[in-house]
Formats: sequence, C-alpha cells, structure tokens
Amino acid sequence: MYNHEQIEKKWQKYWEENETFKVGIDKNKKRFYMLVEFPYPSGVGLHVGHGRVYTASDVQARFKKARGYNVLFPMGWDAFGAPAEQYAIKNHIHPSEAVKENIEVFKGQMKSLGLSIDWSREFSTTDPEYYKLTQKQFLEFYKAGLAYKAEKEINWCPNCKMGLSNEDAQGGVCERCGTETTKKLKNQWVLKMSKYADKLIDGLDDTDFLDKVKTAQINWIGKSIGASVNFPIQDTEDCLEVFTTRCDTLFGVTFMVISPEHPYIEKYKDRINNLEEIRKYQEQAAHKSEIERTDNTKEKTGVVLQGLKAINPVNNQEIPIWVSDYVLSTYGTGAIMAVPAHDDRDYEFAKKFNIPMIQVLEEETGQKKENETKKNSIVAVLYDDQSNQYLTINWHENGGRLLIGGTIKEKETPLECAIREIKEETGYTNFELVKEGFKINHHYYAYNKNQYFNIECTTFLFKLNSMDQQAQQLDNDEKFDIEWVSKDVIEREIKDELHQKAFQYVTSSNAMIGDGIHIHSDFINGLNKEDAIHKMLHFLEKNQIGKQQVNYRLQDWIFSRQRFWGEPIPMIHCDDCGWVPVPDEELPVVLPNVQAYEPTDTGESPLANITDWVNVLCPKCGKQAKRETDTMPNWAGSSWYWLRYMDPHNENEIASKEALDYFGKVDLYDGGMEHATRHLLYARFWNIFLHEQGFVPNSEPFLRRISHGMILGPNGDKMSKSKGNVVNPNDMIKAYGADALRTYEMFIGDYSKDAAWNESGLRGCHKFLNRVWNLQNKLNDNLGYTKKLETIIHKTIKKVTEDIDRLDYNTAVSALMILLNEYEKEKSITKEDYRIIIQLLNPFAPHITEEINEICSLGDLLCNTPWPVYDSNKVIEETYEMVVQVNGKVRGKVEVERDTSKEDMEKLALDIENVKNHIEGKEISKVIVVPKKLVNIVVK
RNA sequence: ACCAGCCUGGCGGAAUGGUAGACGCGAUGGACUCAAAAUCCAUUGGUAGUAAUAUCGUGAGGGUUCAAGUCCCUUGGCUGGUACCA
Repeated sequence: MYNHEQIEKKWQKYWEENETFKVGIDKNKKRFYMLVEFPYPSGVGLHVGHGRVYTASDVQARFKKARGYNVLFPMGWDAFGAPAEQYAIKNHIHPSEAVKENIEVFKGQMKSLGLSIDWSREFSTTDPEYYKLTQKQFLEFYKAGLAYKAEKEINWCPNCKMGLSNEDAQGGVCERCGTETTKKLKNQWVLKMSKYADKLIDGLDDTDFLDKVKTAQINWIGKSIGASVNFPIQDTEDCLEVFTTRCDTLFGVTFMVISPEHPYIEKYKDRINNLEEIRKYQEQAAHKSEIERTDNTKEKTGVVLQGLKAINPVNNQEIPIWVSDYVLSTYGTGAIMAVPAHDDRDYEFAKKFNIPMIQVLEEETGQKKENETKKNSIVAVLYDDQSNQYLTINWHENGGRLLIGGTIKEKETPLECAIREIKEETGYTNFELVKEGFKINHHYYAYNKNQYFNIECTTFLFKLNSMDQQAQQLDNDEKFDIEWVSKDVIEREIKDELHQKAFQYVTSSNAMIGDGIHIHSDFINGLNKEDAIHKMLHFLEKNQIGKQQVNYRLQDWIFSRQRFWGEPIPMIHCDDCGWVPVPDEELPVVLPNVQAYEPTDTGESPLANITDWVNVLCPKCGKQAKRETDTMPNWAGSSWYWLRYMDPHNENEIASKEALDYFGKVDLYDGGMEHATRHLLYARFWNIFLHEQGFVPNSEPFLRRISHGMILGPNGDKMSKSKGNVVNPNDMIKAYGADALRTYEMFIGDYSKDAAWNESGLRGCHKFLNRVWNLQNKLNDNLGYTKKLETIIHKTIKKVTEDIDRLDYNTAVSALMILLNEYEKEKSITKEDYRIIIQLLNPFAPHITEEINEICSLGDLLCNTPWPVYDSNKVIEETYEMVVQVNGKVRGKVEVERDTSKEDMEKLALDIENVKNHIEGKEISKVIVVPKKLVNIVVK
C-alpha cells in the first residue's frame, strides 16, 4: 500500500518550488485558456462537488499542457456579498477579515487536491487594486451613456431594513426574519443592457456553447416581433398602448387588461367609480412576487375598471378595461389587448369573469380543392357522466367510427340542427347543452355525390340527462350502430380529422392558438395568420393606430445595492453639477474601515451613516457634495475577472494589450447551469461593451461553455449543511489520498450529470491506484511494449485521448482500468508498458504516477513529458467476433479474420449449428451483411 | 404553467441505428489466515434448465427499420431554470 500523504506532499512541494505551472506569454506556443467559475469563499469550505469541478478542469489543463499548449489555468475569489457582510455585522469586524480567513481555507483545500493552478495570478474581487478597475469600467459605461439613474422597485424587508433579491423574498416573506416584504421605490443606477439584446443573440453564433445554454440565453432575452397598437380611451385624449404578437386577432378583442401598477389608474383616479376596490387589489398585488403572479396554476384575479372604456381602433367597438396582476408592468407597456378565443391566459380570465369571446380564426382540416361547394354543418358530442362515456356512431367498413354530424338546413340555427341530428340519428331525447366549441373549416370529398365540399362546422358538447330513447329516424341507406365508448376509444378509433378535432375542442378548455383562416375580421377574412399579420400591420401604420415593434424580455441591469460589502459606485452628487464621476486619480473609492455595518432606516447603504466618507467636495465646482452610497452588485466583479487573470498585477489597466492579445479569450469555461443566463449574459454584455470601446480584442469572451453536474449526498439529496450530508474533501484526502479522490470524482459518472456520492466507489478507485502501484513488482528488463499488449495499449491511448477531449472522464478512467486488468494477466511487463499507463493516468492521479515514474526510473518527469500518441495501424485487432442474427436476434457468434469478405461472412454464418436450427424449414428472404460486424439472416 | 434536461441490473453508470448492462461498487462462494482486515480467484439482469439454449428485459403505449436504449409520435414521472412575455 502506497503512502499517499507523503507522496502528495512531496510532489505538491516540488511543483510549487519549481513553479511547474507558472505560465507567461510565449509566442512560440499555442495557448489554451482553461477557466472555471471562481468560487465565493464561504466559511464552510469546499465540498466534494467543488472537488469534481476543479479536478475536471485540472485534468483538462494538465492534458492540454502535455499536448504542447501554453496553458493558462488560474484561480481567484469572488468575495463581495451578503454573507461576509452579515458576519461583519454580528462580529463587528471588517468583512475583509472574514474573507481573508475563508480564502486561506479554500486555497489550502485546493492545494491539497494537487491542482495545476498558476497561483501567481490569484486575486480577489475585494482587493482595492481589482475593484479600482471595476469602478473605472463602471465610469466607462457612464461616459458612454449606458449608466443612468432611475426609480426602480425593490423588495423591502421592513424589519431587516434591507433590500432583498427575489430569491430572498420568496413567497413575499423575508428569508432571514420571516417578516412580510413590501415593495419600495428607490432611485438606482441602471446599466442599459437592453440596448445589447440583439448583439447578445447574434454573438452566440461566434461561440461554441452547449445548445441548452444558448437556448436558455435566447429565451431569457426573449425577443418577440409584433406590433404596438393604440386603443383610445373614451372621452379622453389618451390612448392605451399595448404590445401584441398577434395583431391579426384584433377583431377578437373583447376586453383590455392593465397591470395594477399602470400609471393611468393614478391619472384617471377621479373618473374611476370603484377606486377603493382597485386600491385594495393593488395592495394585494404588491405583496405577490412576479413568480406568484405568473404562476399559471393559480386562479386568475382581477377587477374591472368602472368609469373608463377603451375603443377598439379597428372597429370602434367599446370594450371594458380590467386590472389584473397577470399583466406585468415590467414587460411591454404594462397593458394588453385580450383575445380570449386565441390566448390561453385571456381565455381563462374571460371564462372566470364571464366575458364574451369572439372566434376570429378557424382551424382548417382536410385538403382544399377547386370548385368546392359551401355548406354549414355541426358535429355534436353527447356525454353520459354516469358511465363516463361518449356516444359514437359506428359505420363499420363504410366510414368507421364517427361522432354525430349533419348539415344545417335552411332557417335552422346550428344548435337546432345539432339537437335534431342527435334525436334523429340516436333516438335520445333528454339532454342539455354544455358548451359550444370552436368552429372548424373543413374540406372533404363526398363519393356518393362526387363533389368537393367546404364546410363551416360548429361543434357542441351535450350532456345526457336520462336514457330515454325513441326510435331513430333514418334514411334507408343509413346503416350503423350507435355505441357508447370511453374517451380512450374515441382518441384511438376516430380517424376522421374533422371529428377528431371537434372532440378535442369540446372536451378541452384551451384557447385556439394555432393557425387557420380568419373570420369575422373584415379586411383580413380568409387569410392565414402570417398573411393577416402583414396586412394588419400595414393597416395599422397607414391609419396611424400602431406600428411594427420588437420587444424584449431582457431588462436593463439594476446595478445598485444598498449594502456595505460591495464596490462603491464612484459617483458624487453635487446640488449644482448633478452627478459627477470621481476623477480617475482618486480611484479606487475605498470602503472605509468602521465599527458598525448595520443598514439605515431609510434603506440606504450603511455607508450613508459614515459622514466623513460621504461628504466630499464636488470635483467639478469644489462645493460641498455627497458620494453615492450604493454599492455594485455581486455580478460586477465576476463580469470581467477572466480578463484580469491575463495580467493580474497591472496597476493601471485591465491587462496589458500584449497579454490581452496573446491570451485572447477563454477556450473552455466550466460553470453550473444556474449561471447559464444571468452571470453569463452580464459577462458577455460587459465584454462586448469593452470590445466596442477598444479595450479588449474579442467581442465574445468565451469560446466554449460547458456545465457540470452536481455531486449529491449519499442519499441522492442536494448536499447542504442543513441536511447534514456534506462530504468534506479533506476527510477523503486524509483517508484515501487526493489521487484516489480525484480519480473517483472523474469516474463517478457523466460529468454533465448529477451523481450521488458513494464512499465505496472511492474505495474502489483507491484499490485501483494501489494495483497500479503494485505493478512495480512485475517489471522485467525487456524493451518496448510487450507484444501481447501492444494493441490494447494503442487502443487505450486513443480512447483516453479522445475521451478527455470530449470531457468523457468516466470512460477514460474505465479504459485505464481495463488496461490494468490486461497488464495483471501477464506474468511480467516492461518499463515501457508501465510508463504508458502512468502517463495516461497522470492527469487524473498526478502525484502517485510521478512517484512511480521516479522510483522505477521510467523516464522524464511526467509533468514535462509530451502526451503519448497512438499508431493507428496498431489499434485494429487481427480478428473480431462476428455476430450472427436471425430476424434480428443473436443466434451465434464466430471469431473471424479482420478482412473476411462479405461472401465468406455469409457462408460462415450459415454454417453455425444454432443458426441452422433457427432457419430450418424457413425461406431466407434477405441476408444483411455489415462488414467487420454482423450478419443478419431474415427468414419467413 | 412554461422552457430545458433526464429516466438502463441491488447501486454509480457503458453502449457511431448493429452482441444491452463495458468499467466500478455491492453481493455470493472459494483461497490465504488461529481469526479478522487487506489481497487474490470465481460467479453475479429476471425466469426455466446440470448444460447447450430458450424467453423476458433500457418509465409506459404506438410507429419507422432487416435491426431501436438510440430515430418519430403519444404519454407518465423526476430534476433544474423561469418569465402568465401579451
């Protein structure tokens, strides 16, 4: 058994003393930038989940180094944030003290994992030298007109006197103290990120992010192309402006909805007759989070605005205005036109409040033909709630199973027709109407009349009250059975498109959101959705009612936080000059060293209480002025840190031009899926801006983005302190060594997926390394590879190389285990054999492999040795196992030469005893031969 | 509710449309030992059979194909993210 403690210390010391992983600009070498999201150094320390991520990055870094790249693999600390501030409030120490301690713990843990990090590039976002540059970059945003002050709502806890994130205010309750939160308007700094929405979408083309990451970003930005339409408010000069992606449904608008925060409520409060009711509703909405308001499982709420009406500009219809919290003030104009027939949310709202619907789009079924005869018809569904069955008509071979259908006669309403048809065809007499579904536009051909028809079909659902039945009144040619069947049978057996669709409409409670042709829509009647949108847009613009508009979900970035432990925003407010940037030479604006960090009653940052810090002279006019006391969000420091690693000790700029040009962009960026939208978008936005200002050479900062899975506790739950299932890497390293821990964390499963911790698995990897160690006893003096092992060695080199490239770490380790198994079957192995396995294993288990290499004098230090290459001629086996199938089932296997011909393969296959048994007495209809693989004999 | 992803033995997980379960853990039996640990050897998806072999089997139901864990449709469950986005 090897002594891991001693070996690991030895090699970690060696790497540190020899600066093995220190990297500089070397223009003769290709560079590779491996970045992993830097951690927030909490008091808890690393857990094995971090270990997985850092190990994987380290494997990649060591591998790329061996392949000849100049590898930049840095680490730093994202150390601003609330936990350190809370700690400071409690203990009356400066947060930087807590941060310093935590960093030491984290760094110690990382070092004991044996990571090949260039520690000379380490920094923390809380270093004044670093945040000086963060402040400088903020001022660049300000100078470019991209930073502005605006009134924005925050979640506010009246007890903690603190602004809260949505996350901390979940369920309208402060996470810290349980007090009900309110909303508070604050004047805040905002970055104009929305201006970059299109650039953030287009820039994705220059990246190699995982598809799901790209999708997440595109959905977050939420670009939609539509129209803004103005609905005049009756007896006022004002219009209610709405954004819609479906201006083709304007003729189906039956009401308007505005958000509870809409300014018109204030503006027209004197004309609103039920203001008290509205106020009450606003109050309720204020306590709900956007997530609650946007939860579609909850019932819709709302109040109609009495005293104000809107006018539909396309037909001058007067329509009511409702107030409801399903409309958000933060998206679009905070007001919508509601088309209940063609929008699910409006549909649900209209149903709850009994607001009428107008269907303006009919789905088309069947094939459209020339010379169609027009007809009106019905399809009716009769439901029996006693048996939970529906009535069908079974025509057997003359048309299969259908619902009740028929043509509307002259002077008959569709409803009258439906009732008549049910009575005539089925004889049932006692039933009542439940609902009328959407109309369908159907095309079909009637064989008996040799004619094409186009029908407008109205759909109905009736409920049976009793089984009373008269004799049916049928024509002579009507031969069918009436049958009660379940929903299941209907969905399976009714093949007719019209009847299928009709059944769907009357039994589901959704709006009709698909495409079709327009009805009841004046000048767009008969057009499909796309054409109707075009024509409507044209109409809106011509009549100055509205215009085409692009809308984004992406909002501007609120950049203010009312906290102490963040980068001070370097602005000074002067009563005469307004907002004035802190002059360059006075940066950084450093956080003062004080005794108390409690927040203020007014919701301002604790900095506001430190008067000798706040009061300054205006840089412009020299009069008394005040510093901005808000600080930057946590996301600020992480929005450019990868640039700093390129030249971390540069005092004046982000990094030197030389370093920026050489290291360029991050090649591989590893982080969690939870950062796929916010952090990654902020970082890209920041970088695109810096590029436009000429500070950095690339517009996109990251080439490839991958996401890793979590390590779950042994019980499959997320690891957390409160669940008591956190596994500390220190304990594992002590018991089994860093190499075993690293190997296990790579072997545990697919790197992109979550995996549950299992210490037995770790023991297995420890055993594996020990067996590799014990190969020392098998060395012989022969040269070269052992002949018998040659193929498997080359195959393993290929497999491990490709797997690391693909991030398939688990199968790479497994390939090495297989190689070891083969070695162990041999009586003895050569030094070359031994050297190759430890070389391939080195990125995973760097300490023990280096030690074996030294003890057995196998060659140069592994950390300085190029990655092995395989000989593609030696990867292929001489023979292979040919599989023989009969009708796709394996019936035999036979070992054959590599280059056996198709004919011979077939012959050999037919010669197998078991295969003969399975084809005996049957006719061979086909033989499929896949060279170097299998033969499949198809028999009848 | 929406978006994304996932679902394979007792467990973690392998499988360019071509032998399902590589590799590891665990379990069972055996060797070594006074004994245990460690180590080594053998077996290990279910069912039937001494065996050869047969049969079932990748959440469920359909489909495409000579051949489906893999592709298509429908559906259930789990996880993550979120925004009723008009």
